Amino acid sequence: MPERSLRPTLRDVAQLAGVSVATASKALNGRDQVHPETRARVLSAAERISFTPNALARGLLAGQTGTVGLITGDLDGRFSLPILMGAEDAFGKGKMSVLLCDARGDSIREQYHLEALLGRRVDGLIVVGSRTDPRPSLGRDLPVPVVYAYGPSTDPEDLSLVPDNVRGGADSARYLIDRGRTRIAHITGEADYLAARDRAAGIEGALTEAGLEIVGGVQYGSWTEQWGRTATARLIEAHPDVEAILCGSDQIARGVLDALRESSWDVPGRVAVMGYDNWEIFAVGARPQLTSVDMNLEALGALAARRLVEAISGEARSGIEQLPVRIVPRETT
Amino acid sequence: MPERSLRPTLRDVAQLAGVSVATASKALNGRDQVHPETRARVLSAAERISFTPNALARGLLAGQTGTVGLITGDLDGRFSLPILMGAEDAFGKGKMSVLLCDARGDSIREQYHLEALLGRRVDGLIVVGSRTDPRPSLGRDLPVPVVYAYGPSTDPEDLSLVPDNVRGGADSARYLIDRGRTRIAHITGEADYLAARDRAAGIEGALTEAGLEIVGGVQYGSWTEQWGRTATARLIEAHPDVEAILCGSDQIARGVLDALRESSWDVPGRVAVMGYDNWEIFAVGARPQLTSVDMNLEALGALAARRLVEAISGEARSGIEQLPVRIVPRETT
DNA sequence: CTGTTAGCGCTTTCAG
DNA sequence: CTGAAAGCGCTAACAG
Repeated sequence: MPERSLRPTLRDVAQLAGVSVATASKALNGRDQVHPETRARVLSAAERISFTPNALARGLLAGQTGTVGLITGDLDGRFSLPILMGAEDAFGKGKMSVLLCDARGDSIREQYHLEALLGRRVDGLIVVGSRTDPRPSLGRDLPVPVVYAYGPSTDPEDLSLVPDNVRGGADSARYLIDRGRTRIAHITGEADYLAARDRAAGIEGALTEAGLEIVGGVQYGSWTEQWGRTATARLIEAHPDVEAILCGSDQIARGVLDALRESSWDVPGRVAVMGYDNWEIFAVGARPQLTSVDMNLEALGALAARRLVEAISGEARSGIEQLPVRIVPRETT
Repeated sequence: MPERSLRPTLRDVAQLAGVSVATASKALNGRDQVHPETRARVLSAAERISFTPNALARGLLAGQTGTVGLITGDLDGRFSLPILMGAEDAFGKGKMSVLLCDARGDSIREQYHLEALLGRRVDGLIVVGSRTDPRPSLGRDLPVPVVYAYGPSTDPEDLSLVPDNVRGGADSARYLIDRGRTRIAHITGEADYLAARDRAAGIEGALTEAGLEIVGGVQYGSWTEQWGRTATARLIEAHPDVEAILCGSDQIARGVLDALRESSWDVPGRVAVMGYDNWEIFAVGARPQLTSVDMNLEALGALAARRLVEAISGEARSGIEQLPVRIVPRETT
């Protein structure tokens, strides 16, 4: 009994069941044209030696590996993770496995990982960006389909999925207007982030539509609590009549709330506050709990997975899909 | 010219270079015994058709796939991610790829993913827990080595890597004592978390050693800002002479700071505060910035990767390795 | 219904 | 130095 390898192979199963490898294969894969009794024998043999089919061998033959590569720019970013989870989840159900790579925002490393993934014959790729600013395409001549999530590709031939931040901004503004606030300010992060500009544009649009304008203008700064505090102190000094503050992120909003409490401004009585990102721990830990805009990133990740599976089976799409965001009301509005 | 498949194979390269597959293989893999000129020809041919060797075929032959599985309990947890990053990074350099699965803390799903990974013939597994409480082993009879990270296995035959929370607690207490604080309180999370109990034990030990005791006793509660606020209000009411508050997490610490500011207690003048986890965004966003204990989770992940590679190459280890944590001083102490 | 045969793409003896 | 041959573990025609 020459134990060629430690792991049992189909041949071992076949031998044990007293059939040929081919029959064993058919039996295990539920092909009809196998005598029930034979199948039972094979199945029990497989069970007995705890046989696990070698997906590699299968993939070699089939030309499909049932794995996809996921290249992310910054794992530690708040955005990659939910997308990753959504994708992992969506794939998981369909028995696809995810090979994960973190390129650390470095295009050399990205290229390197790309090669590794291609070498492992992934059936497709998801590229997750860390910001919504367009990023260079991985290229058109890849042997497998690619879906860009969160950070779109600059190439319109690629398929990209991004949250609709313009509408997110507009919705949040309208949400406040509907609740009777008219003097609305906007404190946000670095202006060189498309996300910041998009949200600001959305807000501006909605306000204009209602015949209003942003109190004090869009205040770009940084995505930090500190900036939220600083900007707020300045804002309430210059515009004591402000009724609502839309923030570019939950972090900023925390700073805003902090500064407001410091100055004993009642939230939401005197001024309403909204965050963005709906980062639970931040939003729920806030006092009062923070109303925020959720970009539905898990859904985005799940959709990316679905789109990729579609693409793998031949349904090509391209362009940028803007995905809806949603407002999560809490106590600050 | 029958294009069997879309992806170029070694045969295509060989054909183009006018050599046999065997020679092409040798040339590409840097085997000696290939004429330099031949090798050059092969290399350029490979380049020309952008040939990527099929890792599956190679793995099938070699019995090693160069992939490892990483099963996590809760991806969204604060702890899995740095570990994942550390591991990914450590593997990345060694050309191993990581297959990621999130079992969502569900053992059925874990089993399912385990089979999928085994089927893909991963060379090893890392299991990342979401808490430091021991968890059931994946089993002893797995065909590949396993390393448990953060959440140790209950089986001492397994190798587990965990942060040394007892020492973390002790170090933080000593850190304060060294700075002249003697009346030290401890507000932490749920008592059913081993992490909470370990840290408390460490603190208690260090204080006892110094002839001190925890002001008001260990205050277990929940891992939330809210609890930090509540507990603090209570604490400073009952023990107005308290000089330092050790917190079970940065989140709790944020609540503590909040409550302290509310009562106009100066930090660190009147009372020092320390967090745990060193969750940057929380710690740095705090006012004043929060001194915290960092569990070095990335290093833990990287070590897990190294240990796994060792185990794959035959160096077996077992038991629980306690990894050092470190204090990150900021403004609250 | 079952077994034989022929590979998937690659590496590795082992003769030339 | 080079190439022919023999598989790694599995599936998919075909014949029996």
